[in-house]
Amino acid sequence: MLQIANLLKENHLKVTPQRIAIFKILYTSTEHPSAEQIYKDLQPTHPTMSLATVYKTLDTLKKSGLIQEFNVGEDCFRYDANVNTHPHMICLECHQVFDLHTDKLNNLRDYVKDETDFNITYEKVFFYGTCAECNKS
Amino acid sequence: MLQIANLLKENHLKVTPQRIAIFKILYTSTEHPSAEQIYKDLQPTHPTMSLATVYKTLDTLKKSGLIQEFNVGEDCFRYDANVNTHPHMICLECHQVFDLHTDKLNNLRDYVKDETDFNITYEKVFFYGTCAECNKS
DNA sequence: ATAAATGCAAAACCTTTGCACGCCT
DNA sequence: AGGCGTGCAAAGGTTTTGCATTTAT
Repeated sequence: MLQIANLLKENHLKVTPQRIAIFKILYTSTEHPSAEQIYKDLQPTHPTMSLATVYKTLDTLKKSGLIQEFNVGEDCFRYDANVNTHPHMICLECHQVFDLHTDKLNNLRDYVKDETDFNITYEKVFFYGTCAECNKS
Repeated sequence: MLQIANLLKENHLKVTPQRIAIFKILYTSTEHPSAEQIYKDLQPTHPTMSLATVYKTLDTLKKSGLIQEFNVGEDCFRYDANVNTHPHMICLECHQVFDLHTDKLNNLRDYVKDETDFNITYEKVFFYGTCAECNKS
């Protein structure tokens, strides 16, 4: 909790209960929730928080580089407090999104450096398929 | 034109002027247009076509595997008639989306095969940065 | 002839915006 | 006092849906 407060301060953001709660959800979960999901998750503990605040806070955190936003083909965006470059794996059956912790895809941009005149800043990689749990059935 | 008609027939889709026009836009352009953009592009030649038809047609073509859909972080989806796996490059300044034709990133899933219990079907790769044109200025 | 595609309007949905209020310094 | 964050409601934008009509096979 204190750590999150410090993280916000370091990024020149005001420390509010809402911001701490939203970041904590993203930091402690592995679900890459949407704004709506975050809102629902916080209903029990923060019943007065509005959905607009969730959106505004996500935007603020994103602009400070504390979280990343992406869309895997759904009608909404998902958010991740892990801003290190790492692939996401999307299960086409249960629609869960998983992180892939690997160093096998580091420096991906180096592979294509000679084939483009783009100045690459960062990349996003998504693997689609079926997860272990869904493969069982 | 005839080729597109055959392509539709081969996929058990009815051949309509709207479908041909929409697929042709995607097939001949490199812009990865959104539904709205396709609609506007077709206004001069197909003034009676509705935006709903564009959306329905894109959904049909997508389900038949003739086009692919993706979201690079905007508030809408973009479409591509090139369904081969290939990276997309997004310019953070002019917001254009380019194809990268390379074979350097083939078999990307093989790199991570041993690090996941996912059954990978396909992948999407996005490089973000600045394009050659925007780098000049 | 039949089934499907189109066009229009309305609805649904996610996200943003405007504004008043409250909080903290 | 002042600036910023929050909450509410309304608006904005994209996408989907229902239904009558038209079209393709």
